[in-house]
Amino acid sequence: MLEINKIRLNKENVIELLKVKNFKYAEEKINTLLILDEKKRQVQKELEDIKADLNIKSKVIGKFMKEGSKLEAENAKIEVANLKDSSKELEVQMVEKEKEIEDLLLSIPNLPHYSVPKGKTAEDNIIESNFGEIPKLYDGATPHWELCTKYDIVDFELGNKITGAGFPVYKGKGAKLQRALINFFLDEAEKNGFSEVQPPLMVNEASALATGQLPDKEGQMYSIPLDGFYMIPTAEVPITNIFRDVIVQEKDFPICKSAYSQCFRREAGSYGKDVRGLNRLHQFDKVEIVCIDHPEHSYKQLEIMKQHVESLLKKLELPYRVLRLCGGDISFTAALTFDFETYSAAQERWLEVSSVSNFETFQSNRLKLRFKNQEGKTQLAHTLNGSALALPRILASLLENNQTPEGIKIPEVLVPYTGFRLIN
RNA sequence: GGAGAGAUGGGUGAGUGGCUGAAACCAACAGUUUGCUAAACUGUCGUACUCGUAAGGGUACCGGGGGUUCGAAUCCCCCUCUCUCCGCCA
Repeated sequence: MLEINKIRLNKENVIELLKVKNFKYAEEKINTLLILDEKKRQVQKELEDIKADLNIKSKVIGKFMKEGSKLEAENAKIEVANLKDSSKELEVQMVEKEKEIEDLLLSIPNLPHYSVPKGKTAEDNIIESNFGEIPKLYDGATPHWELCTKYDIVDFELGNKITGAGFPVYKGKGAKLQRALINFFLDEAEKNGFSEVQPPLMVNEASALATGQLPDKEGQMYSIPLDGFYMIPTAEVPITNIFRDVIVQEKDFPICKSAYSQCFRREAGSYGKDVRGLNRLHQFDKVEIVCIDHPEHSYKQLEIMKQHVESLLKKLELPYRVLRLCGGDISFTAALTFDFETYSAAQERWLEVSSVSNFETFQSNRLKLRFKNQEGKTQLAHTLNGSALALPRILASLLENNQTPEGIKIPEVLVPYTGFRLIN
């Protein structure tokens, strides 16, 4: 959620930036917002003046009562009753205005960083860098879903039976490979200064609201209505909520956390080749990294997070590319996002395996995540997060790219974790 | 799941209707002094919104929401959470 004060001060600038995000009706919405804000403050002033008056008069009544001046007290009570009526009316107006303002604010996306390119779709994203060779596969090479069956390492049919589509069962070396990847990612994160947490996989409504899953993305989460909980779509939700309503110490910056969790997404509306095999699942594993930092250093931190993700992909020997997302493709909440895609050689397509973003104060405003700055004033901190990494598509790329007639080769860095070099 | 107790500022904790935005102590911060890795003393020390060029005002907040009252941290109702005991259980 954007800060209303900043919109008030930089109206034209805000409108321009919203246009980069292809936000429709930017001008109209901002204008409406500012008019509402102006009115709200008028009402607020009026209301608070009346309340101040009420507070004083109530104290006077108290004095009369003590002195035993019953008549004066009764008269004052009548006077106060009138004031109360008008304050009630204003109070209703006030609540209405605040609600309208909040609803409007919630519908406005984050402002893009100045470096975000203009553009409408994923086609307009900028390829920042390319790393690694695209492997040439042997003649009998097949997509990962066939490899999974061939070597009996991921069983989609069995998952269908137990739960439904998108809930595969990992078996044998497949299950071990999952465990290896998780441990590898966690160890690497720790080496790079991210301290590990193991958060709950369900969150309450307040948490889902604070990170923006609610109200608009409710349909993307699995929910447990009986208890009012939601299955997390990403560990970002519980980790970021560690810092909800918290004032952190400036000296603790940057605060860096990592967490492994399973993620649950309903993925309503997905279809076709996007959901084939491991490409898109309802339940999947991911190691997430989250950072909290000073506004002046957050972009430097974003760079550090990017490097961390790149180092993982390099160590796994996967060909990848880094995309700077354009205004049209960047998420509602992010100011700047880099996507990482690995090449999946049998499908002959790039798969998104990580997304690293700076949210600036967009999340922290809702979270009320602040720090005391050097003047001793509380100020919103910047939040950043990224996947490091999501497993299924990494697995897909590994299986496809490393297949040989003899079997699937395990990258060298993973061998200490798997205990085997070949799936055959 | 059953029975009981509780939730106050960074922490401990006082406060049962007006003098309480909240005592006291601790921690923290700033300063003074003493010549010694520290003590003593003095001062500062919640958050948000809002009015004002500023100085300085105002409003709200004592787990969350609602109610009673001229007036609520304090009384009533609902919810959440914590603790103790019992039951059940990985």
